[in-house]
Parts: sequence; C-alpha cells; structure tokens
Amino acid sequence: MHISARGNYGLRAILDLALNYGRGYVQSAEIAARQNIPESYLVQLLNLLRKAGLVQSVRGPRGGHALLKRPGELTVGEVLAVLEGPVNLLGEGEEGGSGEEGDVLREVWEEVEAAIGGVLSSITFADLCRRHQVRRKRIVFRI
Amino acid sequence: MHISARGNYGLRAILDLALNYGRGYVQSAEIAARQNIPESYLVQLLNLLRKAGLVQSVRGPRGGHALLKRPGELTVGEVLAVLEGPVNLLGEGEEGGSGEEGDVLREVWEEVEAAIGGVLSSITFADLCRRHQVRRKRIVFRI
DNA sequence: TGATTCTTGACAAAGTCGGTCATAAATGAT
DNA sequence: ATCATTTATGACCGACTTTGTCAAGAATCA
Repeated sequence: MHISARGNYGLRAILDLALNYGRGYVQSAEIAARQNIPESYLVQLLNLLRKAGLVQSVRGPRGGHALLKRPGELTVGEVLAVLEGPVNLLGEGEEGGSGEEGDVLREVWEEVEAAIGGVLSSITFADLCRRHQVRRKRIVFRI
Repeated sequence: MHISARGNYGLRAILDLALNYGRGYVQSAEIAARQNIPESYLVQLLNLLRKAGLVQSVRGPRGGHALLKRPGELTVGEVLAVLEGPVNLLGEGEEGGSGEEGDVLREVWEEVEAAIGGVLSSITFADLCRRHQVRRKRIVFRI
C-alpha cells in the first residue's frame, strides 16, 4: 500500500498555495521550482484541482493559481480524493470475495478505510501551515 | 489508494486455512475452488506465505497446506505485510518532498500509517473465524 | 502587437498487476 | 520400483497505470 507521486505532488502544491493564501496568484513555475515538481506534470494536477473547485486559475501575465477555500476549511482528505479518487480499498467493481469469507474481509477493509478517513479528514491545511511555521521557528532558533 | 487482488486472495486463502485449522492439510485446488481464486496464481501466494513462515506445505498425495501459527496468534497485518510489503505510504526511496513542506507531509503519512497499522494488527484470524461463524448462524436461522 | 501564463490533448517509456504455463521435485500408495 | 498426486519454481505475457513530455491554442496584460 503506497501513495502515488501524484498525491504527494498535489498536496505539496496545495500546501504551497495555502502558505501563500491571501497574497494573490502563484504561478505554476514558482510552485514547481519551490516544491521540486516537474512543471509540465504539475500543471495537469492543478487543472484537476481547478476542475474540482479547489483552486482558481487565471491566465496571462501576473496570472497563476490560488486556493478557493480558506486553508482552515480544506482537509488533506478532500485534496487526496481529487488526486487519487476516494479511499476505496476494494476497487470499484471488485468483490471482496465470494460468500461469507468475502463479507468478513470486506468488513475489515471498511474498518481500515474508516481509520484512514478519520485521520485525513481531521487535518486541514491550516494545521499544516501551523506545523510548517513551528518547524521554521525551530530551525531559526536552533532548538 | 486500493488493495491489490493479491492481498485479498492471500487473506482469503489464509482465512480458509484458519477455518480448517487442526484438520490436516488443505490442498491448493480446494482453496482455489472455495475462494474462487485462479489456482495457478494462488500457488505463488502460498509459496510466499510459506517462505515467510506462516504456512507449512507438504507435497505428494494427501499433501497440502496448513497454518503454522494458531489463528489467534496471526493478525491480518502480518499476512498483508508478506503479500504487499509493509505499509509504507511513502515508497522506499521516495522523499516526502524537499524542505519543511516535505517533513510536514511525511508526518501526515506517518499518522495515517499508524492508524492503518492499529486496525490491521488488532484483528486476528481467530477474530475473523468468529465473525464468520456468526454470519453462518445468521443465515441458517434466517435472522 | 507581443510577451506571458494557463488549457488541453496526444503521446510514450517504464513499471506493476494479474495470470498462465511448463518443468521439476517430493511423497504416498500399490 | 512405479505411478499418480501434489507442491516448487521460474519464465513469460498482455493489459493497465503511472509519470512524465510536448505542441498547439486561448486568455490576459502592457
């Protein structure tokens, strides 16, 4: 079980936008450089996020991207759902298995999904910004 | 985020062995038929599980497979770790990202991993056998 | 008009996944 | 010994996904 680069890239991009929330539009080239993401790949992710209503984009000089929701109102889970689809451990059409054995295991997957969902939906990007600031302070003051 | 067929197949196979624990060896063809798994694929998984020390196999007539540990001592997490590798949301060599952003996100993945691990390591195959029995009773008595 | 920036879609290399198959080796029964 | 049964192992394959790249177009600002 692993997270795709796509998910990571997208979260870092959104975190970058959250850190710049309220300061106008951020260009994809900036994000790509700061977060070390291939730009031509990043734009696809930003497009997805825009179509999902999380990001606003404007073209032309001084254009760029910005969060549509306040960081406190946006959870890690929401963003991941856009990038990787909802957490659905048993794939769409897949049966957990035949008969009672399948049902028993399906229950297990549901419990795991609930645990994952609990964590992901409890963390907002405001939380992440806060944690980020704490880290920066630690570095500045050599604590 | 999804579970591979491999993981499902393997868990169903182990659950099958757990339900037959103490009754000698179960042949791969039987498991394949009961659990509706392609047999030639299943044998590969049983091999993995044997090499990992979870299953004992003997060849020849009347041979087959059996659990090495008691169902109560074997967790879903252990089996999944063999089949899909340990839960490691950030792949082996992957960086969570550069600088503080990466660290902040790495923390998130660790929280999610802990949540998953908590569920998976708390469920044993004895639990699953119990749940399975409950289901069978429900069906027999039409409750 | 021209420079800048996002938009969109096509394309592709590499890896993973689910599965098949053939061959070999061990074991029990006769 | 021989034979039927059953697992062991490794090679192989097609389909799909992932992670990109690239080119052409559309909007916007100066």
